[in-house]
Amino acid sequence: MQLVEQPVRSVREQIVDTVRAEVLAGAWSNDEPVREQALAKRFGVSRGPIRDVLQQLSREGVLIYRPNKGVRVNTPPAEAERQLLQSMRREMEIFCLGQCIDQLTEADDEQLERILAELTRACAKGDLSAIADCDLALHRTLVRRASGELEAIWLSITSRLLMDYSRIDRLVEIVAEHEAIVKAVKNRNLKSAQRAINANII
Amino acid sequence: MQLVEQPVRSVREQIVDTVRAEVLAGAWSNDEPVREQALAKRFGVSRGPIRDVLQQLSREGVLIYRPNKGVRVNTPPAEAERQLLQSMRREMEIFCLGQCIDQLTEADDEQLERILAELTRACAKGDLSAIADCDLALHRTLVRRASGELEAIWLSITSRLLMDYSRIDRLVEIVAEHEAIVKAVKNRNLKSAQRAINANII
DNA sequence: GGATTGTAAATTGTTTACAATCCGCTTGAC
DNA sequence: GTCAAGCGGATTGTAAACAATTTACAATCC
Repeated sequence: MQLVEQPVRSVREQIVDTVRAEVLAGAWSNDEPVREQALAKRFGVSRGPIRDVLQQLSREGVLIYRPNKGVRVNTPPAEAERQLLQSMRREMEIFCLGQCIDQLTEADDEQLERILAELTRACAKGDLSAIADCDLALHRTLVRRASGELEAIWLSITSRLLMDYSRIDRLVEIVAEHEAIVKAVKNRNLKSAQRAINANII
Repeated sequence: MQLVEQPVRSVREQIVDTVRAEVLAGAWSNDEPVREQALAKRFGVSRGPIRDVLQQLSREGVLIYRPNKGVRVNTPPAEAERQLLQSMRREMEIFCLGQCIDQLTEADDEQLERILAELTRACAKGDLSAIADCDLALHRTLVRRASGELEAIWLSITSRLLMDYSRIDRLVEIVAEHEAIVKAVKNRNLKSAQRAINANII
């Protein structure tokens, strides 16, 4: 399913999103290094594009890069840093909601509903990778509508915050919280949507 | 002069810093695209590393990338975005000062003094590229001391804010403001340093 | 004349080949 | 037995060749 809609989605971006979702879901160990060749073989491309993917994910904070030694899965931020990032994420999403809510189309609403449906299904199945992907995709859609420029910054903040996504144990709440967000957004109720976002970012 | 100290400074990072400083100083037009081969020739490397550099600067917001069409110099953020980024930058630098000020060494002080001296010289000569480089390097040093993780995020925020650095007309104030920062930091006076940072970020 | 299609040059995207570096292991001296 | 030097495989870093796409311009059609 295409969670982050985009006319032309380059191969690299697809791989980036796939790998990120898997890492956030805790599918990868952070003890053993990520091998370029293994990924290249898996995705059916050569090492070049894979290196681009690993570089991008390193800048996002999902992976960590050390010269001549490749990349590993990064560790979640320390508590103080986490609070700072949390605060910045809130500030960004509140801002982006205000920017985009009045110019959203019905197509956007449908997109959000699709992601929400997929999220619900993933939660029912307990598919952590899909849950992480959907959670990120829903917020990301709103941020992107506000500003493509801010999207990259937002991703590098939020990815780090979700580094210990695999520890989540409140599957039911996740669905409810995102339902509240989508509902408020569809009603174009800014205040209500911002409250819902605030409640979701914890 | 080595403004951003680092034991092993890869070729790519050097090129990144050089290109960024030039773009921020307004040395590059934003109408004509940046050609990979021209840069490769200039820095004496092949297109591979150059592509990495352009990708990184695109994620920082200095350049803007469009599939199959290469990169161009990005435009400064709109006013609303600018204010958001400004606020986030403040929040980060204030936080980072608090984190790092008690663990700074004399070597760090000397590093700051070196950058300050270079900044003074650059301002006297009106060398915009060097001024941009020094301004960024001074703040960056403090951020890096607090957290290498936060450095990448901070860069992608601050680079965008400095996109119209070439318009600065207050060369004298720039020196004075940074002198105040360095002085307060050397005295390990957190409150005073945070005030100085706040006054500098406008 | 204006619009459209075809073609060639330029540029980006990808692959492949090669050089440099790292890591585990053996080997040998002490 | 312990430790260091060095060898060999594996992995990353770089360069160069190849494929795909875009762009500009010329030829053709209406």
